[in-house]
Amino acid sequence: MTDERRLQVLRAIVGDFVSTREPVGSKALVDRYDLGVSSATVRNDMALLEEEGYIVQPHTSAGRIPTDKGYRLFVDRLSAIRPMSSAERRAIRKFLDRSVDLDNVVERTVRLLSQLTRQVAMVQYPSFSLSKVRHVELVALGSHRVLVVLIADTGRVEQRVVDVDADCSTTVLADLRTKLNIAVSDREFSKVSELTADLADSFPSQDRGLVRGVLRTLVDAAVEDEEERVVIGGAANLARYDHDFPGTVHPVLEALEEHVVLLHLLGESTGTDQVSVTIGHENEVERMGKTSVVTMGYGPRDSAVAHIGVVGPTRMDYPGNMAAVQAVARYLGRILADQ
Amino acid sequence: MTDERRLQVLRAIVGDFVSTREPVGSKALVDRYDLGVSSATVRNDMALLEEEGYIVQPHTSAGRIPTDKGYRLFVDRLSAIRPMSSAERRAIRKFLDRSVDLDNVVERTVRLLSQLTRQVAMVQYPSFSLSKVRHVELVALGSHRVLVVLIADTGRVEQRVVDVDADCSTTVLADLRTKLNIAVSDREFSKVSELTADLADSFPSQDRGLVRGVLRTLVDAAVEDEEERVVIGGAANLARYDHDFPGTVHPVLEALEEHVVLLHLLGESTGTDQVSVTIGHENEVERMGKTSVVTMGYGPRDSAVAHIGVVGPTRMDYPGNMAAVQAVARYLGRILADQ
DNA sequence: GTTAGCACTCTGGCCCATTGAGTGCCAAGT
DNA sequence: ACTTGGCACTCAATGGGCCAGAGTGCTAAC
Repeated sequence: MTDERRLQVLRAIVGDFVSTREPVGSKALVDRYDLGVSSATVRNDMALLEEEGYIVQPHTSAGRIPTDKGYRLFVDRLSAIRPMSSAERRAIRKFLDRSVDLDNVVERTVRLLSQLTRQVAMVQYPSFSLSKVRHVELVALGSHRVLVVLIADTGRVEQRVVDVDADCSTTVLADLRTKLNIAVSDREFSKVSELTADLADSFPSQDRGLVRGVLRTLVDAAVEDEEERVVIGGAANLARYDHDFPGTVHPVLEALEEHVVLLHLLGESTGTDQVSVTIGHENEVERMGKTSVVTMGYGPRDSAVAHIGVVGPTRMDYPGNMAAVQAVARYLGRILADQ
Repeated sequence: MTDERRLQVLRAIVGDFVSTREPVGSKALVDRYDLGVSSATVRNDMALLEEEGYIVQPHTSAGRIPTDKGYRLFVDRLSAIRPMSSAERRAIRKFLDRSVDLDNVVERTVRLLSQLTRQVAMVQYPSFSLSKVRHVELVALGSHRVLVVLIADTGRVEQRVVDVDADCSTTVLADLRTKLNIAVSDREFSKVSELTADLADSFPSQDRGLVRGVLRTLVDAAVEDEEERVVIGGAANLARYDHDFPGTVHPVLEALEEHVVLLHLLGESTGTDQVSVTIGHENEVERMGKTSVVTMGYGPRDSAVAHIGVVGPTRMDYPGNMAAVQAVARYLGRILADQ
């Protein structure tokens, strides 16, 4: 059937262009992929595909390259997520299995993902706002300064220094620590605010400044966007494709240094069930209009507590990258569940 | 005097080349800098400078550019560290003054330094091995897992998860915490090992596994190179100068992602009294043979507890970058002293 | 609906001449 | 002993002209 073959042609064009990085013509196509028809026929199909906006010619006497719309169709309908090779599975296991620390896990993950995909990798720490409190620890750093250590059930540990106006005696601090942990342990971070609303009342008035100060950081930790942490790796991979699109590296690298942008990129995906792909101009971040982003949520259960992903040129190996992101996200989730 | 003028010519060549990025000829030199002599004389001087290896011609009919040796002479004898403008001083104050958290300070510093110099900035966290213990906190994460939180007098906080084979009851942990802090508080991290040598003996034998596990991480923290942390920023600045030297970005970016390399670069400098400059091939890291590194130690007192620095092309504004690194390092030291 | 054939359109590479920046050297000047 | 003007020389860069080759669209035949 005609329509079917046109899609096959598009698939072949995408495949060829991704690997050769050069516009692909009708001749090359029938040579490398056996479509069972002649180049003239392919030419007709290509003319139609161009009319519909799936491919374009950089200039008259050149072959075709896929448009963002073409990649979109390819990702949605023409490609299966390529299963990981056993070598890749082994690599993932080896990289991630023997890690205790969450910091460790995240660091290894970002390196693994960037090596697997040869793109820039992003890994977000599990959100406090989506996890539960495991423990809160308080340490006096001086007479007016307290270190608050937050520990989530995801294994994430974050510390913050609080300046308090009141004197913080060790005994008050110990008392607060006990009461606080009774109140919030094993509860959602997002509920901390209501759970501790009347905690200050049980303290003598001169200690309430201290209590409120500590509570505020605790609450802020779950609400503020500031508290989101994300790590990137493999930035060197960006430089590899500067030769194709000179001048694109600078803006992208710049964007990737802004955590807000990263979180925005990662935020577009939602569940833990499916990889999400954003292609070229679909991206809301203007400067990233020529890059694609593959992301996926991860978490110990079905709901995502954070996201991981990779960024690369629109001309990327979608099936491969999608597979890698998916596999790594699932492993990550499993590790989190084991904690 | 003749010799003196030759050096002036070299200074002018460096200055011109750094700002224009183009080989500089005798004509341009007498036009832009008033050396009081004709271009023919300058040509003679340049011939001599080339003979001595301070400058070279990229090709016969081009102007001269400084060699690494030329930059070295420039840095050592021909340039003063340019004082910071008041705007820059203000920027530094504004950036760093209102920070409590060390994480915060480091993050701001790396951003500040990369903006001031328009180069890639590196900031190392204060070494544990060069600072004192302020407090050690222990939190049970489960029956066989303990979170150890190390707090140094520099404000650096680091946490590590320890798997222990023994059961860790809360009471034992509390006991250990007290004894440990009595033993090591206010003492050098490097002395922790000897200070805690016989600590395990005071515990019943079934708890010693736990004690030893905790002690081991504590000791490791001060010894292992792994524990050194370093942050980079402004990597996008690298891409700016790819157009001059295409293909240099990739290896450098790659090197900068390896913390070992970063520490090596930073490690070359020593005291808090003086900026250190490494130029081109002087660099021991092969891949960085075409970049220069400007570093300086910082610390609350005269001795350095860590280093900061910038990396850029050998053709960089040395006086400016040296000034920025020095100014920021001193501010950092002051902030650390205030903690 | 497919295919062979053909005329047409571009880009990229190549050669070549020209231009101009920059040099080295020499002989004359101070 | 240094400085300088002058001059011949070298070589990268620029731009035009030309050719080859890739790739297309169209048409006519199957």
